[in-house]
Amino acid sequence: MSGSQKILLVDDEKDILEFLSYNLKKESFDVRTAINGEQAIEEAKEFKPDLIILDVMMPEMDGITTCSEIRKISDFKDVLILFLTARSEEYSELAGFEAGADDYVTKPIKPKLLISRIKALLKRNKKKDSGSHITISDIEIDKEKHLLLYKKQQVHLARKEFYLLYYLMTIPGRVFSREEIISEIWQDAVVGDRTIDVHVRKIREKIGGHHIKTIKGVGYKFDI
Amino acid sequence: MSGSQKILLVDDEKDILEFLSYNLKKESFDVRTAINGEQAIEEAKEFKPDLIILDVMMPEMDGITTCSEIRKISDFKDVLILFLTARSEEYSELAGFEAGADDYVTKPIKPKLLISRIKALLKRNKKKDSGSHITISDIEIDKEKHLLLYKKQQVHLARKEFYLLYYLMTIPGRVFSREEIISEIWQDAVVGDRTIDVHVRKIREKIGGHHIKTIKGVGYKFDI
DNA sequence: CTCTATGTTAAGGAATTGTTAAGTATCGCA
DNA sequence: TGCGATACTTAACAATTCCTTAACATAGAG
Repeated sequence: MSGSQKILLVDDEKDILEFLSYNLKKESFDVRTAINGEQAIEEAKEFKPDLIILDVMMPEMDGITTCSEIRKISDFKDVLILFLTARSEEYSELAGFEAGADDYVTKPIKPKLLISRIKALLKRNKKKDSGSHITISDIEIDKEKHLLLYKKQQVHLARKEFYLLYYLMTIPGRVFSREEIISEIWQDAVVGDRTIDVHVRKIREKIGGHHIKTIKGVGYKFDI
Repeated sequence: MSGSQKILLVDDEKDILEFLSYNLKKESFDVRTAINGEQAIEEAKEFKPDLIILDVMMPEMDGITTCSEIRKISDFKDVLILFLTARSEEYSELAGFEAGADDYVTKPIKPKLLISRIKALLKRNKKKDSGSHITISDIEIDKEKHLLLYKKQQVHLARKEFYLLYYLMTIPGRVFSREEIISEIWQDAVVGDRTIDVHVRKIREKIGGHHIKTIKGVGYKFDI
């Protein structure tokens, strides 16, 4: 068995802390909690978690500030950070990622979804070893820098396009179903049937048509 | 494909039952309804639904209690349960998940959203198989990558062909009856007698005739 | 030999995806 | 805060691929 992964849970609402804590422990994670940003930083220093789950909306120090503070500590340059956000919050998703978040999940929280995200994050992180940088044949993509090089040339992708391509590239060759893609890129939003196609088309336009393959009736995959 | 997944709809308001029933049937789900918790449990025992949609707010036995009761029945340990909640009832979210809900949707209900949630739930639940890579003599098949190699050459199979071959390869040498094949690949859909043969023919065309053997009067099997 | 299960073929309809353009939403900047 | 620009989504339609059927052929058991 893999030594249980450590998760630090930060939220100002005790109910949520308890609820999530319960669910995460059930999945045999090693969980600790904090009820504000300062406590979170203290706890992190001692606990050295693999993943920190931060509520964006917190009194005093909000999640984004806390995230930035944590990233300043050299020990935590590479710790995974996941945000919890209310959908209504006029919070810019981008601000979160700029502060160094690795993922986010919207409230109200569905435990199963959260856990699957967490597992995906931890797994991805282990594999990549501190690099959000993937290079495959003539494509080079860097999530942190939000940068894509195609044949050594910098190419601009819009945000959704970028995340979509990045997601497919996390496991090259594997087919991702439309549903998987939607739940990764759009979370719970309901989007029309042709939306993915349009984004795929735009990506293909920019990096050549052969990299993203359509498996009719199944999904899309990234291929060399 | 999604032929007739069974859904049991439970709400004390007849209007809502009718409205949802109509929308779900339009998506070709097999729908039954109940107007209270007790009836729901009775109906569930007989109907054996794949998914139960429960209104949280109901007179007498509320949704959460009903959910707990259902979970106590061993047949329904794994049935999917989705809650309908009014937005004001914030408490129900946590209590609901603790009672064993798999998801919930807030009222007022948008049919499109509800249906996409339902489909996601049903699909996620079906996905359990993991060992997706099989190699036998000159055939290599990878379900995740939706990839078939025949003599090291990539060969394209359409979806049904692929699933059919994959299914036969899960237990090489074992004979699968036509009924088994149909219920695996076509679920509840009704297809003509020659449909399987046509797919088998196409597979044989692509990977050589000797791999899939016909056992007359019994079925097909994959052989080395 | 006969009868039944299976093989073969091609065609049309079904289902899925691609493409385009236009309408909204959102963002960055002044 | 407002404006121009960019990004995102949708809808309508086209293109493509897939699936099924029907009609007929063939093989093999008895």
